Amino acid sequence: MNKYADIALPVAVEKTFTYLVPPELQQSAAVGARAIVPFGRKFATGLIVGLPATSTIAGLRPIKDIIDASPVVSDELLHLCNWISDYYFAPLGEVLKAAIPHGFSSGSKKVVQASFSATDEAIEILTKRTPKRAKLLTLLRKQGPMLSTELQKKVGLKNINVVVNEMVKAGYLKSEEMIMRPKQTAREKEYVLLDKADDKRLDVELRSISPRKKNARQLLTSIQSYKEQGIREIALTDLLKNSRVSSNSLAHFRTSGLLTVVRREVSRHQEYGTEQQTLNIVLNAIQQQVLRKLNEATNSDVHKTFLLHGVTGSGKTQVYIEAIRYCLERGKSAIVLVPEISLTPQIVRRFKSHFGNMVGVVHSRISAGERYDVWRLARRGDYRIIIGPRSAIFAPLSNIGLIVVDEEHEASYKQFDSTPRYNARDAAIVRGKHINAVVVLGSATPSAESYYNGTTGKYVLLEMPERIDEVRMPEVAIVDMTAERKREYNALKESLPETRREKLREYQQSSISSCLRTKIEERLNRKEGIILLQNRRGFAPFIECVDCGYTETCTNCNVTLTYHLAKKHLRCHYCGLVRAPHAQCPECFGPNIQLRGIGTQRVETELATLLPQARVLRMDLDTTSRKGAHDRLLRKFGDGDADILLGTQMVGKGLDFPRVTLVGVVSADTQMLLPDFRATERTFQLLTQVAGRSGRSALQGEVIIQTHQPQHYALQHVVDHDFSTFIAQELQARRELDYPPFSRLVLIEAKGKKEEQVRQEAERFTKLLKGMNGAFTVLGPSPAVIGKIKNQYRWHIIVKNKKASDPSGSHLRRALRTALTSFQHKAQRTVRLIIDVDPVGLL
DNA sequence: AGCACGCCGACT
DNA sequence: GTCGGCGTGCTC
Repeated sequence: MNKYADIALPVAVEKTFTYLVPPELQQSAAVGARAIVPFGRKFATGLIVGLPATSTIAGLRPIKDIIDASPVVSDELLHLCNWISDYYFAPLGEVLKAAIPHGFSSGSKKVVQASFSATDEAIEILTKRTPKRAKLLTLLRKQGPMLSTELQKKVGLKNINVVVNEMVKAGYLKSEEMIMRPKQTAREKEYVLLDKADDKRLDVELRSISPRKKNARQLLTSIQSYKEQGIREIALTDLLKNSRVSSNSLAHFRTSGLLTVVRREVSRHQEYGTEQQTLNIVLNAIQQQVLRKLNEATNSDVHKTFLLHGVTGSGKTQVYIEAIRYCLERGKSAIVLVPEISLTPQIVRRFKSHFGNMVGVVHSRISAGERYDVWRLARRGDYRIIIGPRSAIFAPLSNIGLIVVDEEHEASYKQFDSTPRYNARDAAIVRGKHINAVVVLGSATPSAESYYNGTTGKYVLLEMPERIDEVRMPEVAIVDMTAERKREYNALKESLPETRREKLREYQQSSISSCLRTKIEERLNRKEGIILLQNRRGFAPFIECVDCGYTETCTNCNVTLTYHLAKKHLRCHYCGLVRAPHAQCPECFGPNIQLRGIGTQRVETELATLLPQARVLRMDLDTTSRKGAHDRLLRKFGDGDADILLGTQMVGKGLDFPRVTLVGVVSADTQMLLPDFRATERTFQLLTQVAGRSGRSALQGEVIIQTHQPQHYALQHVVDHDFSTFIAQELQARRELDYPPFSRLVLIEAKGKKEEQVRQEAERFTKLLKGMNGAFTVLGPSPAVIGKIKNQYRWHIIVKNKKASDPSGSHLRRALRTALTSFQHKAQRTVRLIIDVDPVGLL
């Protein structure tokens, strides 16, 4: 029996804490079980990650309680979390917190109550000097014990704990840490077992029943009819609802033994329904060839990573489904990672129709209870397939045979805004390696990194170059908006009389070219579907004074404010600041303030004037924030209740609407011009993906891309559907500049409220790193492209090292760790350092 | 990350 | 005195 336990706690400290295991808990103490421990002045929940026999640390405190009867994190999952912790510079406790839904949420809260010495006289005395303390005492005496946070709100004190602690010392109050445990109970439901209800008895009962007992009669009749339909059990609530009786009518039959009712745990999981049309799909020759390769690997029980490069509409999903089926037949389970944005009910339905209730689905919109249920059922083995975004890589399945990462190039696999800053795609490969599982990365537009790995033999490259059912690739054409602009401008100039020529100053190009407009009209007449992409929400992304060039910017962030039409206000897309636009320029007091640039709302209004007959659905963050809105919009469009689906990048992901024959890209330039080495790749990917939405049936699809850079190679290769030439050019550029996949990047961000301090600390860390003379390059420090977000100044340091000289990156990580340790000796806490390994953007 | 402690300045 | 606002050290 071990007397000690190492526990990972969800705090920003890179170490575990050792505790004593009291005798009564020694039976249940196990690696992978959660424990409640005293931590500082509070209680916290952590995970037992080791049970050492000895310890040299003095003054150890005992574990308070152990939550789980058996481990909730397997050794294998712990192994993965340890890798993430090490590779991405995240404390193990924080990684585990991301891995276990609400697993560490139970901590403790301070409960305060008045003590006996809080007499009327005492309050009387306090009232004179400190009315707030008197109010606090009166409140507690009247309402009894309460949480200190609650007290803080009611009394209106800023730092309640300081005050409470002083009053405890003075003897007026008593305070105690109370352990809060979240309700993680499974939901139960009652079922009536119909096949246990004897037919003869039912019949007898029904005939002998008094005719006045209408409800009872009604109930028995519906039970009979259910039985005739071959239904063997029914949820009690459903039975009552369908036969329109109350539970009173049922009670009698329950006690008489005619009806058997059992309580059973149910999942809170929502229904998705099924779709039949994909059930009998037969794979074509290419698909079968790919499937065979995957199945061979599954059979061999040796880890292998495949890169499945299949053009849009080549039937990748069906290959995943068949590969999973093979896995299940061999008693294994599978994880399917999908970008959040393409985890549509459409795709879930598809998996559900094939695998029924063996599939558990997680996504960001499900409730805490549902999330817990999915996790619990996966752990219990009821679910054999988990489908979900990023965090689903932590699914507690056992005996995993296959991990699918769909749309592997998607940036959303990388968590960029909070620790652990991990990439689920890369974590998937690592998990696969640990457990000898097959990993499939699938995409129509693989990332440069993965494609490079596919060509060098690190991954096995599988190609599906053709669409299924001989559907042709859409025809893609580019519209040069600069030429279009000239034409429009000249036409306007001609039409205006000499005296009104000054009006030209306010000329703003229409977001829709005459070419695109004609094509849209064609489709409207033919009643075919249209998708329009404009990857910017709001009406106008910036507001400018025509006379002096002043632009409206956010006071908290270094970005321009976007004008939103519905609320007629300006909004910051980084911090959420909302304010009214100026009526005149605050700098030069000129009246000519103009809404510049194109957002989805502007396209929507332009469409309304240009083509009033068209029914337009706008789909962006602003129209899909409500639960179920996303699905509703898509369904409406799919049913043909709208002609045009207009939206941001979310219209480009994984949608499959056979009636769409035209895709229009309003402006291809929004992403391409960003100062980020992946900007070109992103543009190519987004355009190829959205182009693939066009012509997914016998109808020939067409794509119109509007741009000011018609010659750009990213666009040219979207036109000729030539991924390999594009990626060759892109890789060449990356090689010349030593960017991934030829190097590894670590982005270090210094962040804080005081600009000067941030700069100084960034410089101090840079010097430290440079002084190490490691086999890596240190770039910077320099102010981030967006120099301030939410009133926090940002400086960046980029560390680059060639993969050839340090393939695993362990050298670089060791160096960084050393630098970090010596840096933190005299670090100011007012400036935070954020380490982002393999960053997904450098803004 | 919380949380306490200590120091300073504003207020009364 | 009391409060609020920081900066800093510590948590087995």
